[in-house]
Amino acid sequence: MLSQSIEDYLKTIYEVESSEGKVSTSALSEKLGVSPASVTSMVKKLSERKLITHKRYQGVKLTPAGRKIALEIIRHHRLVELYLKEALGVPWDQVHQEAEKWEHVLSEDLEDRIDKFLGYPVTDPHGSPIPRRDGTMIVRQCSALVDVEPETLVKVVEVSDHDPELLRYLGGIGLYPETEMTVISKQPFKGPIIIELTGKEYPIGRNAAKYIMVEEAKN
Amino acid sequence: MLSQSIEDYLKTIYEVESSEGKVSTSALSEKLGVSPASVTSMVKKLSERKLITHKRYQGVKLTPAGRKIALEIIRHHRLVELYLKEALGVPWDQVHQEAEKWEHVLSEDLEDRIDKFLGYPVTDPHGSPIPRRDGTMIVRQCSALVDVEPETLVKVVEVSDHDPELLRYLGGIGLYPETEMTVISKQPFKGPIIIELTGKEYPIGRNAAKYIMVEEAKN
DNA sequence: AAATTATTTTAGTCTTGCCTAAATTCTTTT
DNA sequence: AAAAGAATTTAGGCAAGACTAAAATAATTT
Ligand SMILES: [Mn+2]
Ligand SMILES: [Mn+2]
Ligand SMILES: [Mn+2]
Ligand SMILES: [Mn+2]
Repeated sequence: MLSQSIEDYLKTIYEVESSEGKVSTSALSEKLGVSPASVTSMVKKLSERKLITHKRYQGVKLTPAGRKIALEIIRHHRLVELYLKEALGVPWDQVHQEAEKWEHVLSEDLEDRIDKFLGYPVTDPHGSPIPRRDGTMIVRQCSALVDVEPETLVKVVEVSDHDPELLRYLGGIGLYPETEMTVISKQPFKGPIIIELTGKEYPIGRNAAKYIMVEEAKN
Repeated sequence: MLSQSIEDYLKTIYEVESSEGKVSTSALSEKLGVSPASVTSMVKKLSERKLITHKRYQGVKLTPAGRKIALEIIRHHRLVELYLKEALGVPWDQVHQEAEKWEHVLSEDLEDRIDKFLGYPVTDPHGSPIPRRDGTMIVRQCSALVDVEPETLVKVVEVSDHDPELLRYLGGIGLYPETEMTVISKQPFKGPIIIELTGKEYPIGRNAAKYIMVEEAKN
């Protein structure tokens, strides 16, 4: 059995690797809320266990074994998020913090029961893909809302689950994964992006728009 | 926030206090699977935190504050056990070990949602009473099957949840809380107790019969 | 190219929760 | 009442996972 701490490190390394490519000590320190020195010593331990590789001053990389564990935890996390929403009606801005704890105590048996209950889902409440049991995960082509040109009809693919306040705002205006909307304009001087959704217009701040992933909708 | 370890100590102290009256270092050592020396040092810490009282060489007692926390954890445990059985179909011999982990990661919000989903239940799948939110719990009058005289019609109140094998056997013959059955005979030389249940007779070992609590059924 | 700044690692501590071995205290037997 | 035995506590250590302060290395600026 791996400690909760090790599981969180591997998961975070996976996430940083996906979103930023390079995984630096400082990035991990920030995301995990732990000092850089603590990261260095855990990195040492994970290397010894062959879950990551590490070149001094150059960042870390998951080995296949480490990646498999990371995806296992992410699978737990996302299944639990969806389960809490579907089965117990937990609002989508709260499921993340609950799942953060539950992901570490989910047995394989329960994982399977939840998976079955949900009908073998492929995405979580925020639109993120759920890794498969075999440790693989689909990758999708999509772009951040902030990079989309005005006058485009887009479909929401995925929304970051880390900021409850943003999620509440988006939920309030009816912006969920699978929702279609039109980018009306991008206000100058780093102003908000205006979108149209079910006939109404709403502003989305540039920063928030970095965390909303969309794809072009066919017509 | 209390550590998982502290929560488990308080819960175990409560359980030993209920079943044996006196809570000795060695009893805790045994139930928690930890050396007596480790118990002594944790006892010291819990006393300092005013969660228990301790007289050297004389055992420990929960303070009201400690009892409240113990019952909170037991509430989590029993709600989770019932939830796993009802909502996810986990067999009753497996719910205990899952709940043993989940009890420590259940938020108050989720506790309430599960409670509501289950219709505010009063007992867990093994017949144990579920403590109320306010930290109180009903106590029932019942006796161990092993102490019942032959020829008595009894109703099962509660079954110990600690031995999966026993639970599977009992489930197999249809012996659950609320089941009525007749004690036919007690075989001599510490032999088994014979019970009759839905027209058939089954043997229950003396030792197992210590862990089955019953009350006299009216007629 | 040298100096400054930022990042990462090392060194040394701390807390939690466990351990074993030895000493103490309580209980039971003779 | 003394001795033997059982239970409990003390003493001293260890591993995990965090921290701060200082040293080493890399990246950026002048
Ligand atoms: Mn986590
Ligand atoms: Mn999510
Ligand atoms: Mn139980
Ligand atoms: Mn527990």
